[in-house]
Amino acid sequence: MIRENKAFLEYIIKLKGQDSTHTIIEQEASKGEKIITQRTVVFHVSIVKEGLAKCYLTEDTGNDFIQEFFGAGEVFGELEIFTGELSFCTIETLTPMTYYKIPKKAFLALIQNDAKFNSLVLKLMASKIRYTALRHSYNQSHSLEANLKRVLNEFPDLLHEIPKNDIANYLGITTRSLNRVLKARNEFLS
Amino acid sequence: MIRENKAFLEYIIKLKGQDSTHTIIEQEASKGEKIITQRTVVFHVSIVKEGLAKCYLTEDTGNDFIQEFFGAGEVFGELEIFTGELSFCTIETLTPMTYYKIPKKAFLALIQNDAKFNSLVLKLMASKIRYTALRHSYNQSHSLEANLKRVLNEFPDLLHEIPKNDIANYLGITTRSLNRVLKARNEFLS
DNA sequence: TTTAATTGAGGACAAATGTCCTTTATAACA
DNA sequence: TGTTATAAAGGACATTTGTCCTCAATTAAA
Repeated sequence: MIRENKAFLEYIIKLKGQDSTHTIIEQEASKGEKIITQRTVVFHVSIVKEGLAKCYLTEDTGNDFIQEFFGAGEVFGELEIFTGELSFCTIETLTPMTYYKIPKKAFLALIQNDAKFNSLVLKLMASKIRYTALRHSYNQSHSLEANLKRVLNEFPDLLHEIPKNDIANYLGITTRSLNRVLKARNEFLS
Repeated sequence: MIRENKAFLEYIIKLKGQDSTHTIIEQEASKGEKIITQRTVVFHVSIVKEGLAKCYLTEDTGNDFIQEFFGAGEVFGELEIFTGELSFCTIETLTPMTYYKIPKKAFLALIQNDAKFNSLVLKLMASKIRYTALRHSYNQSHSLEANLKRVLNEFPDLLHEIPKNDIANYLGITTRSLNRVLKARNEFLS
């Protein structure tokens, strides 16, 4: 749901402190800005410093499917550097955001020369795979109600932080269905 | 669907050739054997040499959700080495299988000391993330019929290679629904 | 303020999918 | 060769979810 990676963020800040050649750039984005666009070339790896973004794929049907929400420390653009393919998703901010950018070359140099950095990247990717697998498995074999309960349990404030349409697109349902479940839930709680 | 990684398999075979201390072990499994069990400690990274396995999660509902099918060159057990957590899925063979096993320590040593190996692992994980994201996005925003058409297009022989129940569990549906769509499809084709 | 644009709620009906069961086919085994 | 498992096929009905609308509430713009 809202993914964070404080350990990685700290490491990047430390690197930036030592970085005399200024390869790590701090950047700002306003709300609603697309930092990466689906099916385009990716030149940088980015790390969220502050703010919230959605990572989503737009299908030929016109539907958006939200992969994850990215908070502090989350990394994007790294996959494309490794696979050499175009971006498979769009990164769009939900709030104003500051983030760090590392050019492809510098990122690959860090992978080669900084064992700690390399290990953090391996770990972060492993954890993306694990998290996604658990999520989709759960979602497939549980009811909408259970899925919603699960995310609201982990993020009680979600409905205030993220537009309903985005929550629905994350769960792979329509807003109509989301509203139906929310209503049933409220009636039950009262 | 059926994932393969020939480049990695070749590299492992090359390593095994040079491996005087015999840390890379070749192993056999019969059909239906569980090589890794969900929620247990993982001691080795494994690479499929020959055969087919399913990678699945069992939910508290009793449902199995199939993450992927693994063919030649596919790697499993690596995520748990990096995250330090228990296995989140079960690996069970669908055919007799031969595979290579690398102990955790030796695997981490390769990551540290063999840049080419490290780069192959980064690439393989990036590609798992990408593939899974594309798959779930597609599946969420298309009809069952379209989803089935997509996999049958990529793997025309699928219905003969893999039991229907497994295909259904991969698509996140019941066999009843799968049969319904297959029937409609056959009627249309004839 | 008024007007337009965006977001949220929900009714009514249609379509997709699941549940439960029964029957047949096929493979494995004593 | 008969007997028991296991996989496949599909009927009937219930439930879930989507589609298409309409309307209200909120926010942004004129």
